[in-house]
Amino acid sequence: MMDLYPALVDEDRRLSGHDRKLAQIVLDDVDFAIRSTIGELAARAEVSPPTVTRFCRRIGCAGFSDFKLQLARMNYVGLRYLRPEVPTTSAAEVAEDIVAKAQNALFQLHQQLDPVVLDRAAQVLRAADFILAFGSGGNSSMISHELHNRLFRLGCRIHSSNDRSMDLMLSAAVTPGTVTVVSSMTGLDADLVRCLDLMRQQKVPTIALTQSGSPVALAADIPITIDLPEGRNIFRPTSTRYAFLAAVDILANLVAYADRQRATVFLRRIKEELVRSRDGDDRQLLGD
Amino acid sequence: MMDLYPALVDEDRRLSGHDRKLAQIVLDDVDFAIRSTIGELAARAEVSPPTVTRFCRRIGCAGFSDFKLQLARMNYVGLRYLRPEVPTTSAAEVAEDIVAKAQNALFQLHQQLDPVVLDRAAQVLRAADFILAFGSGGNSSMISHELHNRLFRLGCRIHSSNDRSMDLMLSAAVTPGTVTVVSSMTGLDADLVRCLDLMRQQKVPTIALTQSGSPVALAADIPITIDLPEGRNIFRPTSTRYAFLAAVDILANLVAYADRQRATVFLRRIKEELVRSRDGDDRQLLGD
DNA sequence: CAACACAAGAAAAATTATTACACGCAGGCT
DNA sequence: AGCCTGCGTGTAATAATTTTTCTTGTGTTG
Repeated sequence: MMDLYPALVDEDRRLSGHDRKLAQIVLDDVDFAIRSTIGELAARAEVSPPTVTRFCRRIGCAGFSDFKLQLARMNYVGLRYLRPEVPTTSAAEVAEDIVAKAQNALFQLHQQLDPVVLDRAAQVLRAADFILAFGSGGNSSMISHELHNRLFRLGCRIHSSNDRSMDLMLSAAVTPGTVTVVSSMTGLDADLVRCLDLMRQQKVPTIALTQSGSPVALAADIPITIDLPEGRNIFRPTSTRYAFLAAVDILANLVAYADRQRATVFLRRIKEELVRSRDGDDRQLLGD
Repeated sequence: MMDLYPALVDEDRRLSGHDRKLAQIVLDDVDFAIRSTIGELAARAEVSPPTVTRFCRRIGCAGFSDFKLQLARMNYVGLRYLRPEVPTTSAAEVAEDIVAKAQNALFQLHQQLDPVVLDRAAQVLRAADFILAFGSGGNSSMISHELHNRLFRLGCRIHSSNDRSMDLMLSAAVTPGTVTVVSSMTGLDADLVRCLDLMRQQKVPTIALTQSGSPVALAADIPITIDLPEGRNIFRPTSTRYAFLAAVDILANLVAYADRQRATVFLRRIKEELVRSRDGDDRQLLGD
């Protein structure tokens, strides 16, 4: 169930000769590729059918039918995004592109998540007396904010910080009973690694949302790893944020379910306060 | 495209006998249907292969292969969401549910967006001397933060505020050349409406990300409306956030494309600074 | 009760994909 | 240099899958 897209664009030039030609033809006209038989596709690429089968195998499919199936899947999600070189500029194109990439990021997140790890993280969070959430630099700071936003509602005592200097001081001052969650999309934040080391010295459990194998992931007790392909478009800061956000979402839900009663109490209280302070419409969201 | 689903659920009972049985089997296990051959599916339904072919034709496909293709497409986003809601508690279930809902929110956003409005909003933003971004209460505050995070990188002068009292003061003190973006998921925030009214008095253009027809939408010059069904699960603050986030994403991209050169300059500078301050790995994201 | 419409299966046919095998070519090794 | 080896390719044979054709059975209607 691998994603075809990276294999097709073949950034690292692993495909050769006819395979590259085939990939190009498929990318140029996905609908054709989906509808055609192996013979038709082979003819368009001026190769033999077996070459097409082999091509499908090389890019990770079981065969040509499987290839078409996967292509159909991918295509539905909005395959306009298979044209990286052609800069999309119209509003409709940009919208389609971003939505497709976001959905794709969520899809890949879902593939990568390990329920066991998530459960463990949720349990640790649930048991914490106090939670620290670290994340700096736009994207990860959004994540740590969001963790705060979600967990305080469940009755968790939590502080979120986006300030690397503060993070270090907070880490130096942690006390048992604390649990720390850090977020780093690259996993290369050296300060964050230092924080995690300090935590470990104090036996404070740490959860990291980050790339697998990265320094941050290695320094954390419970790494929740999310690996997504880098975007090449510098105007677009990757759709990784959607995946991270979903990870927080899932985590917060699991924490809520771990003690449903307690969570309900707090959520009700918050909701009542919101309804009171606004015009009494109780369809209100929990915090706009 | 998506009309396979209605045909399968067969609300108006147009299918009969074996066809209904086949539809049920397919809906029960879409993955099986996608993977299996016509023979296997026929066996599971205890019918003959030709019956399956005829079934596919009746519900609007060209044949069994086409049916599988369409099914694969549908299965990616649409169908999971349409399943009856069961209380989910296991980590895997929660993850699946949240991812599906988020993808669906993005899907619906995509359908609702009006490219013309987006373009107009982007142009107004691009022309602004100064941008104010308002949004309070967890979700919308994330959105206004994100607007800041995305637009300052493009060279926009922008301030984001999550403080209703400050919003009002800022609104009272706006000067021509300013453009304001507000976010409210419910659209019921009275203070925000007041802010928008103040802006209008000063002829400051206003853009609102909110529900259509809501007071906030009505008070804004350029309402970018996003209507998503309310979730009933109080533990889950709707997946609307993903949609709003994507809207910001799209908007920021359009602003960037409106003056690509300028945007590139700023993004490069930011990137260089990031690379310098870290370990020189230039695959770094733009702001973790 | 016959005539008809319809649905279903069996078997044959057609289509489509895969495998087996042989050839050719480039790069490395003796 | 000459030879082996590995890789990619096409042809032809094979296998698989799907569709068509033909036949039978069932239920409805005049």
